[in-house]
Amino acid sequence: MQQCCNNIFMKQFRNTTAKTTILNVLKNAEAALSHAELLTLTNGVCDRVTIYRVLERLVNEDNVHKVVTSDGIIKYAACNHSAHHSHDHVHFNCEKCKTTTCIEMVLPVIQLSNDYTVKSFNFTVTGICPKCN
Amino acid sequence: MQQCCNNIFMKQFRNTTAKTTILNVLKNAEAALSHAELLTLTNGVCDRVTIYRVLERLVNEDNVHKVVTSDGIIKYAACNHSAHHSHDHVHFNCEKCKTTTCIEMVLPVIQLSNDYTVKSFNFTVTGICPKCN
DNA sequence: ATATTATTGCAACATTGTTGCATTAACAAA
DNA sequence: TTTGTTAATGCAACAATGTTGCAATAATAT
Ligand SMILES: [Zn+2]
Ligand SMILES: [Zn+2]
Ligand SMILES: [Zn+2]
Ligand SMILES: [Zn+2]
Repeated sequence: MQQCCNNIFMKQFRNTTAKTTILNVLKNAEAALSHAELLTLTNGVCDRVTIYRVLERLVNEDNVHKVVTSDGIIKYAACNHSAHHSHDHVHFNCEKCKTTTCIEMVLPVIQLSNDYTVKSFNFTVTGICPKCN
Repeated sequence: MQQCCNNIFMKQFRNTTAKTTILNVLKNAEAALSHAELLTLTNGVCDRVTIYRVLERLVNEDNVHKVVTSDGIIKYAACNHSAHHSHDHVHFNCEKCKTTTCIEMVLPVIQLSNDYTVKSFNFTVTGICPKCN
């Protein structure tokens, strides 16, 4: 049992076809994808419920991060684990093409009074993206 | 028919008990409220569907604004139409008491490249609020 | 090859949001 | 006050989204 354990409950993760397919779809995607979009893009590789559960695991394993758009739609994007990676980055939501994309280079500046403890944030900017402009 | 018209389609709004009740509940609330919370707090004054429709009208009439939490839960807050009011302000989401509150005095600074057209944003910070700290 | 157990599929359910339509009630005008 | 117009409501029916329990399956360590 001498192996790397990447979760605090000591539960061993497994690489299943559902998981690798979903992660590959997310990695190849231009934008963040919703559960509904993943359901069609994975082309029946697994059940609807499995997608929910795989996404939860991928988020816990830090391979995918969750984005909530200004409309309240939940989307998922593969993490870019190059330099300066953080889940807390800005996301842009295009009104025209309806895509949600990561903007990792822009760091929002916010100054709250120090009786607030800030742990994370969700910052989604809505407008027209460069492609649609 | 000489009266004020506050919507672009020239449709006359009416002050119904459902609408005034919901707006009052929101005005008296400490935090933003979800549809489910409003359903219980209005105490059966109207149907579940009516709440959806009234909220839509209140948002269009600029009396209420919509907030999407980091969990994707949609909440509504009465607008504070005092000085410097803007719907685009930061919202704080407390992990402990689960409340979502407006933070109108803090203006987030963000610098996107100018091929983006920014129209609005949804900025929700998650952590522990002053009361729970 | 085998044992362990994480993962899956399926069914059933819960929650959230939408639509059509007949009825009701708010409000302007008489 | 009464009346006519139509915005607003209630209800039923539906669609979409998310959750849970459990038996069957399959990934991995040994
Ligand atoms: Zn676009
Ligand atoms: Zn991102
Ligand atoms: Zn709190
Ligand atoms: Zn607010």
